[in-house]
Amino acid sequence: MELRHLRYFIAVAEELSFSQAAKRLNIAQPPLSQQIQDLEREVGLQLFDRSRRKIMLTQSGKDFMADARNVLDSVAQLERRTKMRSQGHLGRVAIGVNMAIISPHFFSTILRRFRAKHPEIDMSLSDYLSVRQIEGLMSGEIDVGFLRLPSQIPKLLDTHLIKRETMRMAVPTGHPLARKPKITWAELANERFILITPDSSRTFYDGLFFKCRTAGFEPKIGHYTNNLSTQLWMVSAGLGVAPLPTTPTILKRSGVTFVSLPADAPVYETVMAWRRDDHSPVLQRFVDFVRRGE
Amino acid sequence: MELRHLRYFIAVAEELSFSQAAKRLNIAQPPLSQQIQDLEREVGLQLFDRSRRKIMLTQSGKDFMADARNVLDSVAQLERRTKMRSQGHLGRVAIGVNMAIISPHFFSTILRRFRAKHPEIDMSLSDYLSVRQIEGLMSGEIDVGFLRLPSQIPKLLDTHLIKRETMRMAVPTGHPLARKPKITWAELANERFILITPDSSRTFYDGLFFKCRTAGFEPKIGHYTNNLSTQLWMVSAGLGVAPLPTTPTILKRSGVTFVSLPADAPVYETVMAWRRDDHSPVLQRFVDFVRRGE
DNA sequence: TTCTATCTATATTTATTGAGTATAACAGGC
DNA sequence: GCCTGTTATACTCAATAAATATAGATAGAA
Repeated sequence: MELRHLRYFIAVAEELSFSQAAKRLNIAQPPLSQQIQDLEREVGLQLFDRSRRKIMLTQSGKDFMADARNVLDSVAQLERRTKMRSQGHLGRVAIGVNMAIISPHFFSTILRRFRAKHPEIDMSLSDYLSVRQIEGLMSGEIDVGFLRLPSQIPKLLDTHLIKRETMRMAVPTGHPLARKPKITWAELANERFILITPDSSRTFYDGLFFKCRTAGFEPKIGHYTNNLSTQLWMVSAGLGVAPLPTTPTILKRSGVTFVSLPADAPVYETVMAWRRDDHSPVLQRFVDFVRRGE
Repeated sequence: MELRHLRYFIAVAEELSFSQAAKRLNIAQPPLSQQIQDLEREVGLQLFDRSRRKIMLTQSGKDFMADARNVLDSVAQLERRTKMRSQGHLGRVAIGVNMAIISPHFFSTILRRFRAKHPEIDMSLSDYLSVRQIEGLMSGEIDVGFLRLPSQIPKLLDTHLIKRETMRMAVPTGHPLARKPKITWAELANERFILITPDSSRTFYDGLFFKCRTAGFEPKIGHYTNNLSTQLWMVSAGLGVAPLPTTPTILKRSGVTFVSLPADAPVYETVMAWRRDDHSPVLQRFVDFVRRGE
């Protein structure tokens, strides 16, 4: 049994005429009679009473029609929902976000506005580190991620720039370097670095270390910590200097001064990333939405 | 879109392999790939992620699968119910019955037992006069009727004999005829007949009138009434004689005596009747059930 | 009744398309 | 690198849905 049989049957049952139904279906009458006969043979029921001029549904036919309508209704629903999905109006998008990097205000605004525009799209949210997000994107665990770009990004990912930052150095306010508006790499040779634990943002420091070595010295690690607040506290206590991206500058701390690095300081890009080969219409909607800055 | 597309899709989605699914479907792999591609093109969604060795469902694919399953479930239900209908285990039978003729005990026993054996079959019941039932059978209003056979029955009907009765005459107990065990037609020449209103059972008297005229007299109508009880009461009151089929004899009445008519008295057959060309499996079940006297 | 108009069924042909065969392209394991 | 297992592509074949022509049947009109 195929949907064709049911569609044809319903047409005949509604028109109560093979020839009229054939017109409605844009086919000739003989194949329609054939298909209905095939259907009757297959289900083992006489669906129409053709004994008189005007054909009629048998009781079996009436009963069958109710069930057949039920099938066609579920097909109609499938088609409706499928169409919405293909246009990205219905579906689900799994979003990864590194909350340490993305401004909560910026992000919650996106979510709120997108939800308002596409109430039929479910959004799931996961707070992941940037590298973890890239794994998640590749494995399909998330559809789109907000993350800081590591040195090398898989070619399979497409990105949209959210924010571009250069590295600055947080130094204790009383420190000699704090007085200079701009410092050179060589001036950092004797400083101890206070860093965020390497497993969480290893790539962030790669560029810095490279510059230090190019300037002729091996960077000295003072301490590791696992969050920004502690890091700045340690700087203010004079335990060392901390390399930071531009943005956290807003977190003014007494006892901490931010100084600029040379022009060739590493640049860090916060991006929205997604799999280039993921053509999910819902994802496209979401990506376009963020890109256009709605 | 046809059911084939959905069946193929579900197979691939469950096996997560085109080649395995093709085996399960007993077709070759290339046409399966083709059909899935056709489906993806038609719905405008990429349903599978074929980028790696092991194919995966996309999110759209997972969502689509839920709706597709829904369709196939409703098809399965259609097929299940259709099969039951074709075997006469599910459906509906509209029964007509002339309660003035059929013994309530006999009839209710049939209904009760049939319901017990086929709980999925709905029975609708209508109390109709015999001629009305024949109209109902021809128009499809009822599927089967329990009725008294009129002189001529449409050739389109098939029947099963329930009861065979000859005509008797109810006479007042004090009447001269009441003393005879058997009377002749001529002896009725001066009697007045008390009859049931003609529109309800005209045919019942046709045979009697014919015999009277053959015996050389025109039957005299005394009164009309519309039910058996009144008819018998009028006989006991001496207002006339009443022709009745054998069965109501059980209704013993004081003042009424039943006397036999000549051997050529009209015979009346109470039958179950149905349209010969009605092949409804449910009707067949019902007819067979009654025929076998279950 | 017989004729006619209209409808469905049957017979046969045509066209579509689903399925099969052969093979290429590709990914992953060795 | 090669080998294996998998999917996609190209092409052919076969099944079948649809079209055409026509016969059969039925109800209404003459």
